[in-house]
Formats: sequence, structure tokens, C-alpha cells
Amino acid sequence: MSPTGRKDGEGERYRAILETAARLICERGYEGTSMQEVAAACRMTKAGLYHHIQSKEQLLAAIMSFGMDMFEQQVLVQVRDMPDALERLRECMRRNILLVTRDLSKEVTIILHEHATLHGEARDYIDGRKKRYVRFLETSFAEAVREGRIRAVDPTVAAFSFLGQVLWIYKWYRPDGRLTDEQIADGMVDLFFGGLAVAERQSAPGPRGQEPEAAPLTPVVPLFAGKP
Amino acid sequence: MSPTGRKDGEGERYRAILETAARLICERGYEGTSMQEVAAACRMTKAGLYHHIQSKEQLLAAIMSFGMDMFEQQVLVQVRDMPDALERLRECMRRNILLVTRDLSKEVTIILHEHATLHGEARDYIDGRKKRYVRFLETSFAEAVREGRIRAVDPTVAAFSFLGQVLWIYKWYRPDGRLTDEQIADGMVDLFFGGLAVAERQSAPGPRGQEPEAAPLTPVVPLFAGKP
DNA sequence: GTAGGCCAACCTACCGGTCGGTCGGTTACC
DNA sequence: GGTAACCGACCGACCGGTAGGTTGGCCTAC
Repeated sequence: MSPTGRKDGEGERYRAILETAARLICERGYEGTSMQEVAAACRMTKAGLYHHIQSKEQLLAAIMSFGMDMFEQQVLVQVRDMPDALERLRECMRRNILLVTRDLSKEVTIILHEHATLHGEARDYIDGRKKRYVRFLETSFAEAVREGRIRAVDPTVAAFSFLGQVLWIYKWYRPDGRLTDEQIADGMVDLFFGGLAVAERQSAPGPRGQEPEAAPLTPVVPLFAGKP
Repeated sequence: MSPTGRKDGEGERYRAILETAARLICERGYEGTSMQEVAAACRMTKAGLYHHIQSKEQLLAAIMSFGMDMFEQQVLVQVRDMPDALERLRECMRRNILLVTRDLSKEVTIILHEHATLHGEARDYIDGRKKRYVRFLETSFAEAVREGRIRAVDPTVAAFSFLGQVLWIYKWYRPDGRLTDEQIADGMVDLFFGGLAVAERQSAPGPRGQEPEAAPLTPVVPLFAGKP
């Protein structure tokens, strides 16, 4: 049994229902989507739909759980074993941004938007998985501070700033906009980790720490290709 | 008539209705709040409530418009005439964060959460006011770059990063949490404008060979056993 | 000073429609 | 002949919204 309340393995049809429902809920919101509409979009009657699911809220929980699976597989497990905390965080931000902007991820958008819709156990379960991510970020920031790779900042503030930049994107990003998702990812990683301060033109290696490749902090990123 | 569909200037009672409705909608979402509940919370019947408003959607539009008024008065007009672009942006971020965290601002929270709920003219009207703010930020960033106060970054990326950090707060901030809103405001302003790069007088990275024992991901217990 | 007019502010009762969800089948394939 | 997949018909509750009436306070007119 998976945490979504379904047997493992089977159910290509169930997957299809989840995806269809996710599309609708992503477009109209959870409360704004009726089971009638979900069933119709699945080319079924409502009774037929209820053969596969237990309730509307369990359907939402299953969608969110699937979204968390996607997120963990495409972001977390890809970066969590990187030894360098700073590089880990940069890659994490990049991957997370691209996950949000990719149009496949209606499930992720739903997780982000319907953050207070679930109740009870299902809510606790999803919140637990989210919190695990926050703790991962906090730990990584603390580690990067400890290693002297970044300034001493509060890891919680850093983690939620990171998340805010990355996750707010779902509210405004449009694939046909001026900026591509790659440009946004590059730009935000550069801004967040490179900072805004005017570069003191390298020279300064500091008193003792002369790690040659220890400072990839202010590089690159062409952008600035836009309006005033 | 303002685009929110109400004569100007009238009604202390109307204000009270807006505030009560805002409280409910903030707690349960727009679609999740019935007019019955709004009326009851105003100690009225539904018909009595409809004496004051035209429709549910117009009620939402009025709440959002009031929220935009609050925002513009407490943030925008307070900072827009500051001559120094960088200082203007710092003060703007600070004020915006405190606006979001202050419990008065259910209306602001609703604007943030229900970003795709309105339709038609009312939607255009609110979106227009939001876009003015984005343009104000972009312009200020561009100005700060031009004056050499900050590095050359894309003003759009900077503006949306700024907004993401600031506005995402509504999703996680709780007044009884570890961090006060003042600490969050100070921390985020420092992080965003101070950057993460190690200050040059500080010593550089310590011993490098150490394995970071990176961020153990504690397992989450799956739950809600399912149906068939 | 009070009779009468007026109107905002409410009410009860109700509208057609939809909500999430269920029941008792029927089909089609193993 | 068992069972997973599905359907038509239906449930009670509730949805946003309205029709039509009652109330009570204020403004005038005499």
C-alpha cells in the first residue's frame, strides 16, 4: 500500500484519473472543481469515478502525494548527497525552479496553492514531507555557514527566502513570457547566491583562506536583456 | 462608482461587512466560504447581506480593492519618493513584510492567495494595480544598478525574487513562531541586499576535507491506509 | 406636536440548480 | 461464476441569489 491509499503497481487508469483531476484542480482550484466535472473529464459518470477513489479530499491527498514524489525524485534525491553544501543549494534551487515552471507539474502547483485545504492525517502527512524539505535547506545553509562558504545568516530566514523566491514563481510565470525558465533559474541562483553588492573586483583572497576555487560566487549570467 | 462596483464614501456598516467577510474568506478560502456563513458572521440573514452587496464576486473585489488601498498607503506612498533607489528598496521590503505579517491584513492575504479567482473587469483592475507595483520595483532596481549601488542584475528577476521572498511569508508565518516579524524583516533585508558572499575581511573557508555528513533525511511514516 | 411620507435596513420564505456521495444494478472479461 | 469496472437514478444538504413584506428612524407640513 502506498500512502495515497491505493495498492501499488496497478492502476494505469488511476494515474490517468489523478492527472486529469490535477489538471482541473490546478485550473479552477480545489473547492471550485466539482466531482461532476472531474468525472466528465475522465469520460465517466460520478459513480464510476467513485469506484476508484474514496472521497474528494482523498483524491486531493493522492494528487499532492504524487506531487511530492515527483519533487523528491527530481529535486531532493538528485542533490542531497552532494558533498559541497553551497553547490548543493545552488543546484537545488535550479532544479526546484525548473520543476515549478515545467508544465507537467500541475500536482506541484496544487501542493503550493492548496497549502491549507487538506485536513487531519492527510494534511499532517503532506506537511511532514514539506517540513523535511525545509529542514534539509536549513541544515544545508547552516553547513555552508559552518564551512565558511557563505556569510553567517539565520538558516531559517535563508531557507524561507530561498523557498519564497522559488515557489512564488507559480503565481506569475507564463511559458510565453519574456524570460525563459532557464533564464529565471540562472538569474535567481545568481542573485540569491551572488548577492547584490557591487563586486569588489576579485583581488581579495582574504588574510589566510586562499582556496583558489572556493569562490565561484559572483560569476556569469548574461541576462539583463530587457526593459528599463 | 469605483471599478469595485460600489458608490464611494459610504458606510461604516459596509466596512464592517468587508472586514468580517475578509476574516472568513482568509480562513476558508473564497470558494470554501458561503454567503450564508458571511451573513451569519455579520449577524444578518443572507437577504440582509445582499442589501449591501451586489454579488459574492463583487464582495471579493471590494475586499481586494481595500487591501490594495492599505498596501499602497502603508508601503508604496511611504517609500516612492525616497531619492536613493537602494534605500527605497530596502525600506519597501521592510514595510511590505510587516504588512503581510500584521494580523490586520486579512485583505492582503486574500489578494495574495486568491490571485486567480476574480474574472473580468474586477480582475483586470486588481491586476493593473499589482503590475504597477512590479514596475515600480523594476524601475527602482534598474535605477540602483544605473547609480552603481548594486550589481548589474535583471530588474525583472530581481523584482520577482524580492516579491517571492516577501509575499510567500503569508504561507508559513505564525505570530507565535520562533521568529518575530521584525526579525524576519531585518533578516530578509540583510540577506537580500547584503548577499551571501563571505565578507572580505572575514577569514576564508576552514578545513575542507571534512565530510559534511549531509542533511540526513529522516523518513516520513506513510499513513492513511486505503480503500480497496 | 404630531400625522404622514419615505427609505434604508433588515426579515421570512423561497427559487432553480448543484454539491459530495451512494445504491442497486449491468456488463465484460478472466 | 467471480469480480473489477462502470452506469442511471437518486439522496439530503446546501449553493448564490431574489421576491416581497416589515420595521424603525428621520424629515417635513401643518
